Amino acid sequence: MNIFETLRDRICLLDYPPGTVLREAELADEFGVSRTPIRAVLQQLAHGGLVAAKDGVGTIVTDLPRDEIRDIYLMRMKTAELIGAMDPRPLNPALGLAIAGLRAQAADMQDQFDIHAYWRINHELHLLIGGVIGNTALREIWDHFYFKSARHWYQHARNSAENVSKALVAELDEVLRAVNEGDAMALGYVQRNSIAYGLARLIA
Amino acid sequence: MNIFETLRDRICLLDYPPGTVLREAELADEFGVSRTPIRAVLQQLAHGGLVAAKDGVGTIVTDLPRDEIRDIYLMRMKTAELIGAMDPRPLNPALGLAIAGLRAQAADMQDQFDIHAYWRINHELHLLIGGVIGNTALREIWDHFYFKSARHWYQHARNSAENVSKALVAELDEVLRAVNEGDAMALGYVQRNSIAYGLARLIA
DNA sequence: TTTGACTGGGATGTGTACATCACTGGTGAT
DNA sequence: ATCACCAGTGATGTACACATCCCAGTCAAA
Repeated sequence: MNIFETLRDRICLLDYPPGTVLREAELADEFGVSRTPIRAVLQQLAHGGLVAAKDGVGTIVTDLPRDEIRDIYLMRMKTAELIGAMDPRPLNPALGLAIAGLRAQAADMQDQFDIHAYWRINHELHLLIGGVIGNTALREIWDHFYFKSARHWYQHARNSAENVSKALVAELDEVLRAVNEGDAMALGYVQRNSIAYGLARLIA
Repeated sequence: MNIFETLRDRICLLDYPPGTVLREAELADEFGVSRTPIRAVLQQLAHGGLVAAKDGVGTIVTDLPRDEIRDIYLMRMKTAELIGAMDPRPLNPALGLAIAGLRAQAADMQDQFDIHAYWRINHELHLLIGGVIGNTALREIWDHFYFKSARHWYQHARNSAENVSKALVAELDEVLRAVNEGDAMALGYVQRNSIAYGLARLIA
């Protein structure tokens, strides 16, 4: 995993909570490179809205206002609704097997909740669904807003582990159903609903 | 206008046609800075999909495949359809005046077509409509795909100046109507249609 | 006591030299 | 004549020194 993905995941996993000041020199030491490539990575993260550079201060992990988070969730819902409508790629059996594998892992996790495993399963699911999206522009924003909003449902997951664990299994069951039916439209709406449920928790 | 906007507009205006190799040292000389800030700008442009850096070769203006352009157009249409549905900001009289001003400029341009004026009017219109979008996430992708696809309808505009000139006046009339009615939903659909017409020209 | 300016430390922003990579042109062998 | 290889040239990628900018802490004056 490269430096960009490492830092991105640390932010999404709240290893760097909002407000954290990332110092280029420290990161450069940690990864054994100079400040220059670190700066490039931080600029990428800034484009993704995860950090903001402040001259003379540091590069600070953003704390999105609630209104903006809500906007992102609403946008992700609309994006999900488009998955099945905009030239989705055919749902093949291999995808079903992969989803079933994730479902098994999620079920195992219900006994003992592992926050990092939870993250990884969600991440794999996101990638698999991204592979279904046929429209490149749609996939682009699907990724973009996923990472931009990931921190917030993750924060919620830490607070109520059992609920989200059950919800994940349920979601994967629905996803599996849609995939086995070969119904990309249904797959999109399943995602839309999961996002909507997350938004409801967020507003509450 | 800063360096980023300058280079972005040069790419959109086809001063740098696809395939053009941008050399950091040359740009650094032109703008009187070192390579470092130029690199930052080029990375921003790369994130926007307008250029791609190739080690040992140069930073090359991208030439998007037709399929991807089509994907972007379809996505922009869906985006436009959402403008009126996702908490649009109220359409005030000042907006109507601004649109009317653009309409007058577009009408004047019909006698003698000025490609740069055409660009500027479209740009202003885009900014004004962006101001109507209430959802920050929606506005973000509205901007993103606008600049990513700008080159292609601009290329078309250079080839058939009179048609696009008339079409622009007609579009501004429809926009003005929607604004005067205070109907943001209509405004979004007017935009959607303009994009759809552009896509039809593109495929033809 | 409070408020104001000032100064010092440390951060990002910038400039520049060097490392590494890719294409091109020439040269040699086949 | 043609193809393979190799060195040269010039590009981006990286490292590092310096410039500029914030903020915190201090000290003095009201």
